[in-house]
Amino acid sequence: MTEMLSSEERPLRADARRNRQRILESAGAVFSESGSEAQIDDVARRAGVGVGTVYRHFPTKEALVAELVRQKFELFAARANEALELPGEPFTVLADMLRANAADLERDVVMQEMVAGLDDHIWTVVQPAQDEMLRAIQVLIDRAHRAGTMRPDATASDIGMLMCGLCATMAQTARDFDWRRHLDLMIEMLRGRPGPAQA
Amino acid sequence: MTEMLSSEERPLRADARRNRQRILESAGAVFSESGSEAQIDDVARRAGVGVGTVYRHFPTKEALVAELVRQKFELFAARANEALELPGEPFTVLADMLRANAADLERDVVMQEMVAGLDDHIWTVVQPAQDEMLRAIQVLIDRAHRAGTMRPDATASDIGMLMCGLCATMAQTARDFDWRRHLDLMIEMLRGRPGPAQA
DNA sequence: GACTATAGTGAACTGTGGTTCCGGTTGTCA
DNA sequence: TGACAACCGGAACCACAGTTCACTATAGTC
Repeated sequence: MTEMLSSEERPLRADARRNRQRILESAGAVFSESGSEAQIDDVARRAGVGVGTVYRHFPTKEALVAELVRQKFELFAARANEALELPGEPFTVLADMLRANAADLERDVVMQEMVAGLDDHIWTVVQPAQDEMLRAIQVLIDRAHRAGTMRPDATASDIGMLMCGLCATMAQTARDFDWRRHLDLMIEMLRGRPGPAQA
Repeated sequence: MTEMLSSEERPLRADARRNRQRILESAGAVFSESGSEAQIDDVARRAGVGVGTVYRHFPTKEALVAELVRQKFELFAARANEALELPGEPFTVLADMLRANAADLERDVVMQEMVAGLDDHIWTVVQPAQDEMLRAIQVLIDRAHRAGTMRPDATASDIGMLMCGLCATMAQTARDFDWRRHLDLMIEMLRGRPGPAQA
């Protein structure tokens, strides 16, 4: 009855573990460069394995993408939790984090696509990580509100929509949007009081 | 040499003109409901014509979508030009226009997709109409800036990115974003001075 | 070293949906 | 009304990309 172990318990064979890792790395590179239009064959070729091997580890292309997105959201969640320990003024800490996330997002096309337009199926996989991130962000926002350094009518949901919009803007190759300046403006607008430059 | 007329000069036969109109109407309905994932067959069926007829009028699916998007942008441009004649305070006029556009966008899935992530080819078709819209918006913004009712560091490009983000948010079925509240907040933040509610 | 469960391979398969094309139809004009 | 060009219909075509599977290779184990 030792085979009663659920699928994730059974240790992978050494080569399988190695390949799974390679596939994830290649997929990360390929999808972040070309977005979800990249093909499984590209991922397999780059990883130096056959397509069948990719499918041994991930049942569908969608599942592979979902895993990548989940990992990235976990990174964001970790970053948000670290931010909670940082000493600085809470709104500044939040703003810095937003900028750091944006810098990551800038070179990850598939994340731009997914954050801008996450479909239902991937969403279920990613939700836990995103929830954790939002929880930490909420704490930061509460602190900033209490400190009076952030508009009281801005919520965590607004931050989410902001990032959603930012990703859509980044993904725009056709129009020459300067999302960096836009993000700065957004952050400025979220501040409790406009700066002295207000003519 | 009368056939030297360029393709758009030659008057269409009555039935062709009728069908072209029907196709545009059906496509408008189908694509605004289902987005660009809707199929040509659906458009044809709804229009009561064969697929071949659709392809007689529009060389590719992309061209058909582009024409629909172009028409909508022309509507927006017209709306922006009308706004220039309106009597009220310029920032309020601008804000009202944004809300009106958003209301349109809300029930047009393909427009959400396109504004959020416009690909290069469709862009070339739509650009003139969008440029005209932006020109009018720029005038409104200038007036509002002069009146001091709008943040001086906000530009027409920010309005574009704002709408881009708003569309991305609307297109999100997985997450329960309240884009209406978000738009209100954005408008509030774009105002020259925060309201008296600023605790 | 031999045995076997696990893993890898990639050519072939498949479903989907845009596009074509030709036989039949219809508006237009003399 | 006859002739012809323009137009319509929709079955068939085709390309593409995700997925499968029969066969081979290999890691782990006795």
